[in-house]
Amino acid sequence: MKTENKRGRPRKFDEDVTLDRIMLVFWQHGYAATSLDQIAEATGLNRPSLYAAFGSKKDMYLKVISRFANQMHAHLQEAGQSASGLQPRLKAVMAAAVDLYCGKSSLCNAAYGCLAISTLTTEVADDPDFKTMLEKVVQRMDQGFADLIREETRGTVPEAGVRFAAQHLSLILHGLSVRARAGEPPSTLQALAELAVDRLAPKPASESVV
Amino acid sequence: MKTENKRGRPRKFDEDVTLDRIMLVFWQHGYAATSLDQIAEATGLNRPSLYAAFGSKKDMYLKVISRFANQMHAHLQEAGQSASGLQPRLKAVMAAAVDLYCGKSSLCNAAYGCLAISTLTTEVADDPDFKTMLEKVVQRMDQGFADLIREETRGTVPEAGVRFAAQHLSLILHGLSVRARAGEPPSTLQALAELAVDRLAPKPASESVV
DNA sequence: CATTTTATGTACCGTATCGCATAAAAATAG
DNA sequence: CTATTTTTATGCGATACGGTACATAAAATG
Repeated sequence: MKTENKRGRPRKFDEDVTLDRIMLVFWQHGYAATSLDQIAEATGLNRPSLYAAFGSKKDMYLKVISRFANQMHAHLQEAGQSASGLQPRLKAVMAAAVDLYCGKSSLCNAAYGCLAISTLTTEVADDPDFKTMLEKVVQRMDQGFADLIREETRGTVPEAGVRFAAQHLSLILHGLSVRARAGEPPSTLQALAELAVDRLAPKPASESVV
Repeated sequence: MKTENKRGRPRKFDEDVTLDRIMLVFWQHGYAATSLDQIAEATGLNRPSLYAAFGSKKDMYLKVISRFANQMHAHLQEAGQSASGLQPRLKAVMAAAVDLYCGKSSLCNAAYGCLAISTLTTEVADDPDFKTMLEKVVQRMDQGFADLIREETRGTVPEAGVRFAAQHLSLILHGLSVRARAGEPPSTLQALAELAVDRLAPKPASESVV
């Protein structure tokens, strides 16, 4: 059933590969500073082909953000299942995120931070669709952390506390994304991420950093 | 010595007021999505006047960012001196920042987050001048926190610990800026800010949130 | 009053933008 | 082979962009 034998002229490009290339362009330049010509050049397609396949520039951007959110989610979830125990799992997730933000992932090899935080944040004040998308992305990050915490604490923590802690961790990730794009070395970011997890759920609840 | 009696035709506008208006335009739309026509309309000036007074669009933006950083710094420093003790002072600073991010300040009445974090972050991957500026802004935030902590702990904490804690608090602010622009209610952000300070320097080092 | 200096306002230049209209190319259906 | 369907390619058109010449206007100096 692979050969569906569709009628017309077959496509010369793979939709997913192309979307990944478009993603990189937006990731680097942001939405407003990216032109369709840049996308055309990066993908090897012409504007009409792009338009036919993915719609307008805005459509492309939203598709790419959505795709990124899915890949990110899968990536972090996988990292979170590579360890056991609340803090180790959280640390694994944070470490994977920092790696991604610093360009150490299959998605991107430059320290551009999180695609959504780095580029979508700027646009939300002008376009409600973008604002809705950013809200969704943030909520999804919150939810991911909340699910993990809930799973590991098994009802020993009130729901409000779980969500609050999740928001806090998600907040840390946003900050790490910003600092990654600002050029902070990965080692510093990893240390900050680790500190955040330690401070959120202090094991011995002992020595203060300050 | 106030009347310097300069030669030519006097200006019809106040430079500082105009810069504040330009700031608002960039704050809302970001750098790339802002046109000189928008700035001209917001300030009531024509492009030639703008160009003569502030230089190119990029010059204007950098001037505005610099100005914002100064005002922000003064604003937070003032807040930090309204209380005494490490944690109360830190909380006062964080609360003032959140207010500003949420549009509760004289600078801006919309929840646009931090001007630098919200708009400059996007641009840094394309322009080294912008990247340098963002680094400076971040470092200045770090330094502000470090100074405060150093002052309050008076040598009881190693310098590395001070700087690390400062980076952590600065990181929290970046995250709060992102979430403010994403539409998170101020009450949530204030609670998250307070949690961050509590967790950084736990007084009784007691109950964990999760 | 004439000159000099600075600021303003109109109008313009070359370029780049997005989106589309139109036509060529490729593959299947009958 | 002819007709049909779908994708690719060229290029147009209207608009918007950043930046600037040039002429005008206003104030201070001599």
